[in-house]
Amino acid sequence: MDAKTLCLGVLVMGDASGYEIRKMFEEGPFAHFQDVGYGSIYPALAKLSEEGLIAVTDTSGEGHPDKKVYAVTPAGRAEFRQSLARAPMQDKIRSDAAFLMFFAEFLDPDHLRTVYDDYLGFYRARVEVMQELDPEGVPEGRLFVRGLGLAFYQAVVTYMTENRDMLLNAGSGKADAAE
Amino acid sequence: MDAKTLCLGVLVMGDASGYEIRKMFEEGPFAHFQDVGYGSIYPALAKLSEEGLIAVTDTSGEGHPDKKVYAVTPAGRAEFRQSLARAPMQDKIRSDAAFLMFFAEFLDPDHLRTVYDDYLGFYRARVEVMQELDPEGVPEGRLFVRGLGLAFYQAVVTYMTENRDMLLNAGSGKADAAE
DNA sequence: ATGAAATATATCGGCTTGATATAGTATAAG
DNA sequence: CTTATACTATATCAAGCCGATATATTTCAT
Repeated sequence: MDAKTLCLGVLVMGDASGYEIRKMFEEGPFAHFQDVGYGSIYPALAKLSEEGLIAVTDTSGEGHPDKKVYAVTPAGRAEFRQSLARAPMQDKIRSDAAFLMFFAEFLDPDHLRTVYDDYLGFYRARVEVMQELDPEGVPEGRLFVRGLGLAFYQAVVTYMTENRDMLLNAGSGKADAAE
Repeated sequence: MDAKTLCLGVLVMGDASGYEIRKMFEEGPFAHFQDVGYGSIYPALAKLSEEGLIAVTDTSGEGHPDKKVYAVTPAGRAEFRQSLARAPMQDKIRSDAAFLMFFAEFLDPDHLRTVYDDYLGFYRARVEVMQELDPEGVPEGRLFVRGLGLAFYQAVVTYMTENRDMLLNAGSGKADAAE
């Protein structure tokens, strides 16, 4: 999914600035399955403006820092719909922690335990945060995706907890012997 | 994790060519949690060679297309170990399918059902493939990571199956009414 | 013998990533 | 009241990655 479509996705839910769009991916509803930074957002908003898919309202000098609020146009709405239809859909998972644990024999046991603890702690925290969310008035598609994310996090926590010893016993430094 | 470290990771398990490294991420043991393409692999191998971290053996004219087999040097092994220690570890999940399903109201019901079926089918297939793997002689770190991947895939399949109606009922096209 | 599929290396434009620069505003502490 | 800290906000840039493409040989089934 390219930055333009991600921005449109936020804007069809309501007007927003570049900064506000970023927050949606940093801590908001998209944080669990998409990401996009300022380096992509601002150029994307510029292009979308050029193409007439969004409209800008510059709200400078109104008691806050210069702020540009973007609103999606009817053409933008149509384009968003078409982008969704065009989209491929293979998930991309990039887990450096999994790569590390794969090479458990290469790590010293202390480091391995730290990696394990941090990783598990991170996912435990995610589960807790997501469980507190109030589903009041949230459309079903969004509820479904939230539940999917939660199911994923819970599966990781459960597996990590049940198989702690399998991983930590692997870090006995046998890899040094090679060659 | 940068391309250089990923290449080193493959090479510490055994000598390989660029093409063979790619296959490890396309269908091999890393396919479930990392990815790297030719556009990153060949430049990475060139740099690693320059730095003396890997050694090349050109095996042209031996009954197969030109082939360069790379082997990690002791310096490369040390560098790999240090890269692992340096690595951050926040997982990055990029799911276009989840983004689509989040906007279920914007999709027409047929398309939504297709997305659902494809997505579920894909993960079901993954589960089946992974369950067939033989754990004979595989180090514990790798077993652990394989189990983690399997747990994740199974959680997705279970959740998707149990909550099918929640998603598909959402595609009633109410989004058209807006504005 | 023909064509399709697999093996193999390499490059390139476009895009993303992560860091950095800049600057105004809010707020709590001293 | 002034200082420091955090937050809001836009923007850019180098480095690196991604996906597509070009090229060529070998293997294998038809």
